[in-house]
Amino acid sequence: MRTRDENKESAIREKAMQMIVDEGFDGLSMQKLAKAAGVSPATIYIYYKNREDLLNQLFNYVQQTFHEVALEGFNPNLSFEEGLWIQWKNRLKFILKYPIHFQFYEQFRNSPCINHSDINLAHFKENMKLFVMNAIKKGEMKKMEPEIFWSVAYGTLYSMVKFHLQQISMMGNTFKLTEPKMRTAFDMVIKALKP
Amino acid sequence: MRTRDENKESAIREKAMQMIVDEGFDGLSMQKLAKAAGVSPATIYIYYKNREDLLNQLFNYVQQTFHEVALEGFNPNLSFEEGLWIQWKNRLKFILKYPIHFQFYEQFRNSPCINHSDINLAHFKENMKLFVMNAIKKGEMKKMEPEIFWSVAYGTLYSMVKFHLQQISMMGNTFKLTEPKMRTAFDMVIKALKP
DNA sequence: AATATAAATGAATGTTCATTCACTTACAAA
DNA sequence: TTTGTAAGTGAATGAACATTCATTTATATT
Repeated sequence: MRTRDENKESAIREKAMQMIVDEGFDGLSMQKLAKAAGVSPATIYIYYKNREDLLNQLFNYVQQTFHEVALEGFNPNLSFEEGLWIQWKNRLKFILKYPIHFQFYEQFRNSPCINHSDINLAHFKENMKLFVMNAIKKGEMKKMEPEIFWSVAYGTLYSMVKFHLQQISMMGNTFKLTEPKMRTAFDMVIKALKP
Repeated sequence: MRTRDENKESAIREKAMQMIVDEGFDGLSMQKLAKAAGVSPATIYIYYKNREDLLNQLFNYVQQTFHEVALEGFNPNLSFEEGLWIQWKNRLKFILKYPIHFQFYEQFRNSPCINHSDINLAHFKENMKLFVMNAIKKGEMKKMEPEIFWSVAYGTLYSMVKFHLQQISMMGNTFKLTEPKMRTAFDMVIKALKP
């Protein structure tokens, strides 16, 4: 039997995300995608059941790799400050390396009618739960609801990333997110979360 | 001459936002919108040049009202803590009153090919600039880049709002954003921003 | 070398899309 | 009451859409 062409699979995946980031969800048509990926429209349907399945699989793919990268070098017994900082750095690394993937991911998260599958995140969530519980027990962090923790700990980071990627400026000159700037914001976040 | 039917105009506006929030940008078709608004497709083109113009006008409309509400009872000479708290409360009030508008706005902001018109925000930005400058001068806030300030001050709030609206739960039980919870997070943010 | 099989194709299908246009309707001004 | 004009219409148009299918192609196994 004929073998699958891995290049075709990744071409479809990458071009699809590129198109969505460039033109939005309504900018992605199967025929334009096929042309961009150098493939017949029918070939896409070998890899994906239909358009919706394509989008969901892309989302799951990015979600999985993003959270894997976020946990590199991390374990829940690290000190609160060190553990959180590793995650900030890991996330930034991924975002700068795969800005298209991340922007697709964010656009997807802010859209409706979405299969918000959390299966892939079980391991990640388990780690975070332990990490936060430890931090509270050790007195490194105030006790609070997980959504509030998440919003303080990561809302700030994501907002800065959005400024960086979307080149939206607050006062005129564009904002470039560097590690020192990350550190400035991170120190504020740590201060906020301390008991 | 015949007079404009204000009801038609607002029906088109509200149904359009509803459809986008429910089904995403690709879920909005002019014919479906016309039917939902109880109007002929051609009527939409009296109010809006085309589909793109419709989306842009909706965005500008929401952006304008949102920022107007944000500034209610606010002036840049208020103390840093009081001024920021008023804005947090105003924003929450708007979001809870017009969740569809806000979700449309957020979906739009995270999508590309967008006319990010900032004209309406001149007054808002001027106010915020003064407010932040005063706060730094008075020693109520650390000196920092505006994007970092923005991310710490509002990134947290927006993240909590997203948990509330999208009913995405961190640990299983859904998160309901109330004023006491807002206050908890707000106090942390103020602590983070203090010199 | 022959064969079986899944990959890959391009053209075709029926549907839905944004937009237009010839026409009718309501109303303010005369 | 007549009239000018902008609001509002439903049907029509051609383009673009997602998906399918009969067919061809490449390769691993025999």
